[in-house]
Amino acid sequence: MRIIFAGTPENAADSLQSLHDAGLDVVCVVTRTDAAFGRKRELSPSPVALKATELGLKTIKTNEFDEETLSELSNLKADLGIVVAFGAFLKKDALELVPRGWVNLHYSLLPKYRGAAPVQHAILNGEATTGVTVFQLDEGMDTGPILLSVPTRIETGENSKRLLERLTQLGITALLEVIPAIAAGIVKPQTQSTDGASFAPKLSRQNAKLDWNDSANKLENFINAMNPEPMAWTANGSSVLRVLSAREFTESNLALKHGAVTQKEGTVIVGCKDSSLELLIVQPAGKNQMSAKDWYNGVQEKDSIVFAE
RNA sequence: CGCGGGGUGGAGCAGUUCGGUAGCUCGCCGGGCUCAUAACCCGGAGGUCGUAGGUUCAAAUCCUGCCUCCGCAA
Repeated sequence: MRIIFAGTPENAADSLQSLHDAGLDVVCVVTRTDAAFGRKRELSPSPVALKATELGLKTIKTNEFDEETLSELSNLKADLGIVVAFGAFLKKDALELVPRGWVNLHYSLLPKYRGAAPVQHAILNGEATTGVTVFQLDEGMDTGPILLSVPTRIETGENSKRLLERLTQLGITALLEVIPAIAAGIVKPQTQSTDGASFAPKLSRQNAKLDWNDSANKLENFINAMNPEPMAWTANGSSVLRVLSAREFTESNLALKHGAVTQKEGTVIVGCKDSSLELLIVQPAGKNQMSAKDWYNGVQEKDSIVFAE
C-alpha cells in the first residue's frame, strides 16, 4: 500500500521514523515550508523535513494542499494518506486524492479536545485520562469517523512535553495497528459523536500569564499544561519570571497575600487562593532556567517581591 | 543587519554610571548548642571577575574584536 505522510513537528518526525521502520511504503512526505526559527531568524527545515531527508524519502514542502501540490501527489498513485500534526486543513479535493482516504492521528480522546492544542487543554482542565485517536479525515476540524482510540492516564505532575512524548509513542502503536487493518479492509469507522465534543484552541503567551487569584491546584495544572509551550509566566514589576514547574504546597494556613513570595523550610512559595504554590523550576528573562531556590537566593530585596495577578 | 538581557569562588546574584585587587543569599568543611533538626551560634576553605587585545601608575569596572547562554518578537 502506497502511503503519503503529512506532518511537521518533532513528534510527527518520530512517527514517520517508526512507520518507516515498520516497513510501510511511504512514497512521499508532505511538510510545511522552512520557517524562521530563533533569534537569528535562520530558515530551517521542519523536523519532519529533516527526517524525510535522512530516510531518503521524496519530500514536498508546502503550507497548503494547493493545486500544484495535488497534481504532484496524484502522480504518485498513493492509496492512503496519514496526517500527524501537519498544520493545515485538507479540503475536499485533497481528501479525494487517495482511494483509501486520509487518517489523522490526534492527541486526545475525540470528540474531546478537537483542535490545535489537545494535550495542553487536557492537563489544563485537570483530566485524569486522555489518549490518542486515529480517525478518518473529513472536512471538519477533527470531526471524522473514529477508527481507534487508546486511552492513557495522565500522571501526577505531568507536563505537556512529557505527555506528548508518551502520546507520540501511543500514537505510533495505534497507527501501526490501524494501517494494516485498512490495507486488509477490515476497519469499522465509528461516526464521531458530537456529545461531549470540546475545542482546544492554540494557546498564546497572553493566555499563559499566571493569575494568583486562582487556587494552587489550578495553577499547578496551568503551569504543567503550558510547559513547554507557551510556558507560564508571571511578573514582579517589570521583570518577567517564567515558571516551568510548581506544585501545591500542602502545609498551608500561611495566609500569604496572593502573589506574595516567601521561603519556608527550604522551599519557595507563592500565595494564591485558599493555599499557596511551591515553585520548583523558574527562569528569569535573559537567564537560564534554575531551581526556585537558586533564583530566590539571588534576589536582593526579598521582601519586596510580589507578583502581579 | 528585528528588540533586548546575561557570562564574577560549587549555585543564584550585587559591585561596572563617578577605575584603586571583590560583597550578599546559599552550599561545602570543621566546631558548638540540642532528644533532634531542613533551626540557631562560632570558625574555615574556595574567585583575579567568559575570552583576546587596547587605554592607564592602576580595570571586574573605560574602549575594540571574538566566543557563549537566554528572554521577547516572528
